[in-house]
Parts: sequence; structure tokens; C-alpha cells
Amino acid sequence: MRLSRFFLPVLKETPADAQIASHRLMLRAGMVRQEAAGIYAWLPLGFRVLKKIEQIVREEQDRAGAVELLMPTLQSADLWRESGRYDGYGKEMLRIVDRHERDLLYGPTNEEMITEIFRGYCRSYKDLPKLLYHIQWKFRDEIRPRFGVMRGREFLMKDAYSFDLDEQAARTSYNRMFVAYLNTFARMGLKAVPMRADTGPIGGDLSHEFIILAETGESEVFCDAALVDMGAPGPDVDFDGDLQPLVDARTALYAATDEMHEPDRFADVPEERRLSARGIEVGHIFYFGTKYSDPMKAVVTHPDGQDRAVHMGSYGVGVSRLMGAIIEAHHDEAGCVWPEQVAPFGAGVINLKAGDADTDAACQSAYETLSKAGRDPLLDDTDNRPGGKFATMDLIGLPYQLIIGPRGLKEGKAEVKIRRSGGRHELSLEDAIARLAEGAFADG
RNA sequence: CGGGGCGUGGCGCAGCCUGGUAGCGCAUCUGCUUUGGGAGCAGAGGGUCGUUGGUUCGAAUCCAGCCGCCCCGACCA
Repeated sequence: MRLSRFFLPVLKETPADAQIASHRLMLRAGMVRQEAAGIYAWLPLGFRVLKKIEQIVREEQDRAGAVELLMPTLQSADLWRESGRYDGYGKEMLRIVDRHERDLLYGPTNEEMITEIFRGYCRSYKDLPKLLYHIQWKFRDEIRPRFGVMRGREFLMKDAYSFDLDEQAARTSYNRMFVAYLNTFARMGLKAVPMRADTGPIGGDLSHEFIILAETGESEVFCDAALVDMGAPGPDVDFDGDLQPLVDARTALYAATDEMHEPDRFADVPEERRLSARGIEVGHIFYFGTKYSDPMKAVVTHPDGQDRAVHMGSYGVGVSRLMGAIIEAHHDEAGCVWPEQVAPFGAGVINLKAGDADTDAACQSAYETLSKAGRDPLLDDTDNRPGGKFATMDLIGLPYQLIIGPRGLKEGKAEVKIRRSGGRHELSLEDAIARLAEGAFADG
């Protein structure tokens, strides 16, 4: 992409409304625009990142054996009357009346609808297990949206739902999502810690929040530091095998948000590993048994001929929130510092003197080579001054910058700047292009 | 919903207390000079001061209602 054709409305000054780093940077880098309280338009740069995050989530869901579908944003109120939540959900639910005076709502979540879909087709234990997910916009009319996309009213969420014969089988589905989440967040450059969460009236041990540690986190968390650096199982996990050991290795270590915090147990953690910090919830997995399948009559016939309600779980990932979380984890004074996997472009090519024939030609060559190599470069071919170009490129945070100007070209040289480390490599133009095309920079 | 605050060119702000020609920086446009870390000079365009009503000879300024937004709290992916 050429910057002269792109749409990148960067702001030199910080908008007054933005309080935290991710919100400030998303506005300054021209990634989002607020359209109403907690409602954002995704501008091209932000939209690119959002799609990358979404795609990672999707790939890891698929890898774990979940099956994608897409449910609508609007739902019938009758569905929610069946589960009893229409009256219970409160003002957070946006209620809409259509021209025929029918009650609709903009979905804040989809348990009812997925249950309705499931019961429409599945009757036998032979239809189980099923693990279905979608990635769709949700709306929750929060009393007070804040922190930009981290707590918006409209947000993009991946929500998966599992259907199993009994609690034991549900645990298998639960573990799949548990492990899938570890891999998902790790691929985005995040260290997400699974923490025990409140299971409410269902009870049991099958609810975890996945939290990334950040100073601007909304909740206070306490955990064993060993858990933070444990790493993810990685793509070679056999999701059809026994995942319990992977889960146990993590749940054995202490980790809890403040509402689940047990100071006595925390005290058992060796002092040097006792970590209390703030965290951002980016995922939540939950087993809730027959809470919806009972009232909504989602039953299957068991081998013994008896009909019983299916056991369900739901598994959410805040896709749009993740963008804020990633920036909170990866930024500096100058701007965003995107992990390569979610960066809006793979590399930036800075033409220091657009209009200079040699420089233009060198940039064009670099741009074409990097494009063909699949590096998805952004070429700054504008006639702005070098200082502004550097500042903009740092702000939008692409992992690599290839800086080409007449001064260096006289020697046949160009410079590669690694955004994360700030490291600079002066190389011949050919080497610089070739190494960027291969992604061969260890300090990236 | 309780408490606090803000609404003035695209962005950031001053002016309001003490009513009388709407201002500054950035951005934009034109010209010249510049060009390796957010250039300089000269000029230009752009605002019915959130909105409605009231007070007044006169309202950005004082008063009231409404709308929008932000911050603290309870709620949440």
C-alpha cells in the first residue's frame, strides 16, 4: 500500500478525551474514530489489525475443533423470554421495537440463540459433542463506557458454545477451549494468565478468566509469577488427546482476580513468585450445565432411552478489546509497537525524498520485492519532511522500517530500523531488501 | 444511576468571573526558501461559540431547560 493512497489521519496532538495509552494511540494513529459513547468506526489502519486478531482467533478455534457459523446481531425477545433472561438482563440490553411492534434486542450474547439452533436439529447422544462459535458484533449498553475500545458498548466478540452429554464430557470441551485460548493469546504476543473465576450458582471449578497483566487493567489480580512465563502449548497440541495435564499444570498454580482472591492460599506461594498486579480480561470460559438447555428444552436421548438436557459451556474472547490490550502491552513514548503477527503492515518503507529519481526508483524496487515476498509493506511516498515521516512510522508501529534517502543511496546504502528494539542496521540496499523480505532480523 | 467536569474553525485550547468588533497554537490552501528525526518567511480560507428559551439596548459571556461527551463509583468480553 502506498501511503499517498491510504487513509491515515494521524493526529499530532493527543485528543483530550483519551485517558489511557491504547486509547490515545488508537486515536492518534488514525485507527478508530468515536461515533458515540462506546461506539467506534474502525478506520483502515485499525481495521487491518482487527482483522488480523480476528483471524488468529478463528484459526485457533478451528484448530481446537470448533466449527464457525454466524448468528445475527438482532434477536427476538421471545427467545430471551424462554430462558427468563429478557426481564433479568436489565438496562444493559438494547431493546428495539420493529414496525409491527415486535420486541427485538441487539444481542449482548448468544446463549439463547445457539441453544435454539441446537435443539432444532440435535436429538440424540450421537449428535454430541458439538462445539460451535461465531465472531460477531455485540452490544451492551454499559452505564459508563470508557478506555476506548477496551470497554465499548459495541464490541466484536468471539463466542463459542459447547454441547455435551454430561459434566464429564463438558470438561473435555472446556479443556479444548482452555488450551486454545493459551495458544490464541500467545500468538498475539500476549502473556495471558488463566485465573479462576466465579462460577455463580453453577458451582464447580469450570470457569476461568484469561487475564493479561497491564498497569491500566481494570481488575486487581494475584498470581504465581511462574504462571506468567509458562508459555503456551503451541500448535502441536493434539486436541483429540487428553488435555487435562496441560490444564492441570496451570490451574495448580495460584491465580485469582480480586473477587476470587483467597489471601491464605496466596500466602502459600513462595514470596519471590507472589505477584499482585492489575489485569485486563481478554477471555472468559464457563461451564454452566443445563442453565439454558433446561428451560429451553434442548434435550437429547441418551443410550438408555431417556431424554436429558445437554450440558453446555460458553467461551468468549473480546476481539476488539484485544486490540487495546495488545497496545497496552506493546507501546512506547513514540507510539504503538505491534507484534508482527497483528501488525497492520509488515514493514514500512520510507522514501526520504519523494520526487528524487534515484530514491523513488530504489523505494519502488524495495516496495515491489517486499510485496512479492508477502511482507505487505506500506510505502511512504508522500512529499512530507523526513521528521514527520519518522514520527508517523513510529506512531503506527510497524515492526520494521526501511529508510531510503539520497544520502545513503550515494553509498548504495539503506537503513533498517527495528521498531521494537530501536536498533538500526545500515546495509546495502540489496541486503536490506533481501533480509526484510526474509524477515531475517533477530532483534525484531 | 449518584458525585464531579466539559461543549468556542478539523485537533488542542484561551476568552466567560466583571455582557459591547470571536482569538491563539497545530492542521489546511497559495507563493518563495528549505529537506536524514514533526522547517522558516509572507499571505489566505474556515466558527450562527452544543441546542432551545429567558434576562438585557446588546449574550460565547448571566439564568433555566434539553442534548452530547469525559472523569470517579456500582456493572461488564
